[in-house]
Amino acid sequence: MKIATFNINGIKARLPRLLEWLEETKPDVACLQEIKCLDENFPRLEFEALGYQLAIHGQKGFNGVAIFSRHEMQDIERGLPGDENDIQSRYLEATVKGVRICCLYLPNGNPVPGEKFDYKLAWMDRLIARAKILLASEVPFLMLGDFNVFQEEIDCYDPAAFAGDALMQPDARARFRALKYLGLTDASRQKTPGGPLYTFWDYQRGAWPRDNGLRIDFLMLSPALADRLVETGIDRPERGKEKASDHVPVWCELREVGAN
DNA sequence: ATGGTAGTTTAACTA
Repeated sequence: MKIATFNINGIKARLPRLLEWLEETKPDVACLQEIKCLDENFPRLEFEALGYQLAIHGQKGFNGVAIFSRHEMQDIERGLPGDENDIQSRYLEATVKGVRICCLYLPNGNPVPGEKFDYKLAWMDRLIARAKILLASEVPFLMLGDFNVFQEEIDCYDPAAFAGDALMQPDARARFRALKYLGLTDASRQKTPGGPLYTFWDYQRGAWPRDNGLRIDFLMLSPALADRLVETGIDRPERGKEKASDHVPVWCELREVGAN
């Protein structure tokens, strides 16, 4: 089963790019972030015609997440538990073939310090709490999406330049570590131990031609899924195309249950 | 000294 995450930065602007990528790479499950539209405005038909079921958790103008699946989706749940006053659409879960898919768009948190950074840290605490519940349930799961955190120095083209940035703050990195140390496996790093694995290049300052990239999109696998990890990939050429998102797709292939 | 780009809600926000 091939599962991908892709921060598309606007479903309307990315429609041709996304359709093309789905047809070429045929993921079983695709988790999208920053759809930037309401549920009722989502262009469902184009994707349903490719054989996908859609779960949408949208928001006007900002944020918004979605899960596409070629297989039946069950128990769709919108929003990250733990704060009933949180109105931002950043989290969506669904079960596909017995795997709990947790699609997330973690808050950016800039500027530091400030309300937005406080919201980011609180959101990460809620994500850790959710991971603990899922681990206790023993349901195989993965948390995947735009984490807006550098896990290691190697995940940033110039760590010194980001010293004051929310993506690099010790408090945010400590929470990401805490999530990982619950027993989750960083799929891309597991399969590619050395070297940068950038997933994002800013639209500004010639970041793409200079390869000034960041690794902020992750697939974090529960122990049962880590045992089933076959392959991972980053569809880097997507960044060089016309009307590209500033992120590229990141994916993993999981062995089917019972297969060798 | 502070810009540069892109997407959305076409003005101002978010990243």
